Formats: sequence, C-alpha cells, structure tokens
Amino acid sequence: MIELMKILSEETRGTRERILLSAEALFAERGFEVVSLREITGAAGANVAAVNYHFGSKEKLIDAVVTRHLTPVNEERLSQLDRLEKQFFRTPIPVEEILKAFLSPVLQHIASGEMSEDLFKKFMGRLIGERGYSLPTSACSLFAVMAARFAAAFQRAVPQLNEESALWRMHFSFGVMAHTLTNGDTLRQLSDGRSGNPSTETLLVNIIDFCRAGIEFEGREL
Amino acid sequence: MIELMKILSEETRGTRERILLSAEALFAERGFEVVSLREITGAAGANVAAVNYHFGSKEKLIDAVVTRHLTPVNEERLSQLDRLEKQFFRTPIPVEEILKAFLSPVLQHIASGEMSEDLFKKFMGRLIGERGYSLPTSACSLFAVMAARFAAAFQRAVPQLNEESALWRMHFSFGVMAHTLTNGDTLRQLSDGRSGNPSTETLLVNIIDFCRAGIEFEGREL
DNA sequence: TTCCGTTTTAAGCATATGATTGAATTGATG
DNA sequence: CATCAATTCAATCATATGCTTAAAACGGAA
Repeated sequence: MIELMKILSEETRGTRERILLSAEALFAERGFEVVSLREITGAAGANVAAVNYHFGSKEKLIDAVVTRHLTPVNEERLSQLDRLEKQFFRTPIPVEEILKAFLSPVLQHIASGEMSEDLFKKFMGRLIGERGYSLPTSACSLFAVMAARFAAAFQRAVPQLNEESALWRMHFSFGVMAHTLTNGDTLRQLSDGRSGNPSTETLLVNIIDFCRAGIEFEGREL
Repeated sequence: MIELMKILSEETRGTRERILLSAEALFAERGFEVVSLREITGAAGANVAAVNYHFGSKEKLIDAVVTRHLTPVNEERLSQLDRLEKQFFRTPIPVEEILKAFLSPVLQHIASGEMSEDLFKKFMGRLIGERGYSLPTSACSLFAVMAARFAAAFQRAVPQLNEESALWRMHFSFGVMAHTLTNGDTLRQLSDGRSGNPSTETLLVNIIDFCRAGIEFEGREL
C-alpha cells in the first residue's frame, strides 16, 4: 500500500488514472464486491462523483480495471497457444508448454511494471478463481473464451485421458493457480515464514511442475 | 435453493435453527461478507432482530455457522491423522493417506445429511480458500491449527523434498480442493456439460490422485 | 385464569452505499 | 482578458446495512 501511495502521489497522473490504480490495488487485495467507491476515491484522492463521471458506474469501473489487465494477458496467452499449435502440428503439445503459455504472460505483465508484483499476482488469481457473482459478465466471458481454447489444447495434450478427466485436471490446475496467486502470503503466515520467500518466477515454475505431474499421471480416471 | 425451502418449511425447526440453515446456504453460495442479515432472515422467515437475539451479531452468526460444521470435520481429520501417525510409526505416511485424512471427513459429513451435498461442498471449499478478511478469526485459527498438523505430516511424508517445497505443494493441494469444491459447477458451464457429472466421491478421488502426483514427483524444487 | 420468562415483532437508529445534481473550478483558446 | 468546454466538488438522494429498543405475542406453571 506504501507502493501505491508513491505512485498516486505523482502529480502527473490524472484523476481517471489514479482511480484505476487505487481500484486495482483494493480489488486485488480484498475482492471486487466488497470494496466501496468511497474507499477507492479516498485512496485516489478524488471525489466520489469522479467514478461516475469517468466510468459511469461501479460495475463499469470494475469492467475497465479487469479488461485493461486481462485483455493483454489473455491475448498473449492465446498467441502463445497459437504458436504452440503450429509448432506441434497434429502432435500433442507437451502439457508443460500449455501451462507455460497460460502462466508466463502473467510474468511478462509483471515485468512491464504496470502494477506492483504482489498486487498483480493477487489480481490475476482472482480473475482465475472468482466466477459468477463478483465479476462482471464481460470479464467472465473474456476468460471463458480463452479457457475453452486451453481446454481443447489440454485434451489433445493427454490423448490417453477421456474428455472428462482432461477437463477436470485443467480445472484442478486453475485452482492451484488461483489459490496460490491470491493467497500466497497466507502460507507464509501459516508456516511462520518456513515457506521461504520464493520469487514469482520460481513459484510459477513450481506450480507448473505440480500441475504437469497431476495432469500427466496415469491412473484412475473419472 | 428448493431443497432449502423444503427443510425450512418444516414447522418443527425453531427460529434459531432456521436462521442457521439459511445462513449456511447463502454463505456457501455467495460468501460470508456479501450476504446481509436481511437476506438471511428473509429466507428463514424470521425477523431481522432474531439474529442479534439468538447470536448477538453477524460475526457471531458466521462463527456459529462455521464452527458447527468445521469443528466435527476438523476433529475427524485430526483423528484420522493421529491414527495414521500411529500406524506408520517413524516411517513416512503415504501422501495419499494424508490427503484422504483431509478430504474423507468431508464425505462423511455429507453422508450425515446435515446440509445438501452441493452446498456443503461449496461451504467446505470456502473454509479452505477464504482466509483473512471474510472469515472470523476464530474460524481462521481453527483451520490454521489443523493445517499446521497436516503441514508437519506432509513434510515427513516427502523426506526427499526440502521444507519449503513440501509446504508449497501442500498449499497447491489446498488450492485444488478449495477451487474444485467451491467452483465445481463453473466447469460444467464452461465446458457445456462435457465435464460430466461425477459423484462427489469420484471427484475427491481424482483430486487426491492429482495432488498425490503433484506432491510426489521428483524434479525442480524451490 | 393469572403470571412470568422466553421469543418475536415493528419501528427506528446511525451509518454506509451507489448514484445524481448543479454549482464551482480549471485551463486552454480566442 | 473573456470564453467555454472539461473537470471537480460539496451536497443530496434513495436505499441498504448492522444493530437496538420497547412493545407485543407466546407458552408453560401456579
């Protein structure tokens, strides 16, 4: 939150931008539904009415915040998947590569420095895990379209599995990502710091390894 | 929700019990923070003041709802873990057995029929995944104590891994469980029903297999 | 029936929420 | 400087929230 203050104090940013930054941070930390406009505008040093002037409503603000980060990440995901599908023409794409195509765009976006690393992880985690009520429908369908493409890729990647099992193992993987990205610091508290302080890159590599093992193992199916 | 109506319409249940049932259902479906007392009492056919009369406050109601289901499940988890630790005295407990000790009490509680199966899954998923803000501290520490025991068990179960990796892989597993239990029906929507309709038992077996593979594989560590 | 503790109820409290208004303020252009 | 559109602001609206209160309704014991 100190990080946020530093960014917001730069007078160069307009009200619209400051609201977006505050909203991102608060949404990432506590979720979309529970954060009020007054908290957002308070943190942004703006008037409450500014949200409705610049965005129209709270829902449209959420939409703007989500779209602005999810769109580029999603496009990069799909572009990497396209590349893989061309590269592995008619042969199964390695599971690890698909998982990388899903997660590495998050790393790239972090590197671009648009949001603090910690906040962006939590934000992206929510976009994977929070469906239905709290997210605007536009954001949901944005994710759904992308997820459908990945579902197809996963199924081709594990031809020994039936359709159901492949889908569920993808779902399991999304759970790992959502929970780890959003609640990563929970483990630190819970383990009294014995979980160390791995870099995001290290963490994502370990998530990928975990999911790859879970997806590829052969055993009981659904 | 039709299920709920049936239960609530039975005149045998007192106001306190009807409030508990409504609250459980709404919390499971939409989370603790966003459900209002008026929604709860409305669904229960009770007066708003009844919550404060019977429970004291919204927080204490959440506490009552959480405790009443988490306590027995947690105790069963710990008792199964105790049994395993005696059975595998000074030898590593198989990872699959630890995962079973964590998840099978959920199945048992479902079998007891205290809550509809669908709702109870979502409820237990939230108790694994939602930490911090939305949950009362008592529920958090209840979970934390249990998780600490399981963390120790997981570490002994995979002596080839360093402490950090073991903890993170446990955390990954919790993510799978939380997401699948709470958002299981999301996959059905997202996949147009191609994910089938597995029984809870089948689903939990597959979660266990997935996590076991993810925890046991040997490769890059943190 | 009367009595009395338990429970339920309607009404209200203080505060919070998303949204709107119309008046100020700003800042660039003529 | 004056003009004018874009922006910001305080004030306000209708509604929702958690909680409290005091009166009413209930139900068993005397």
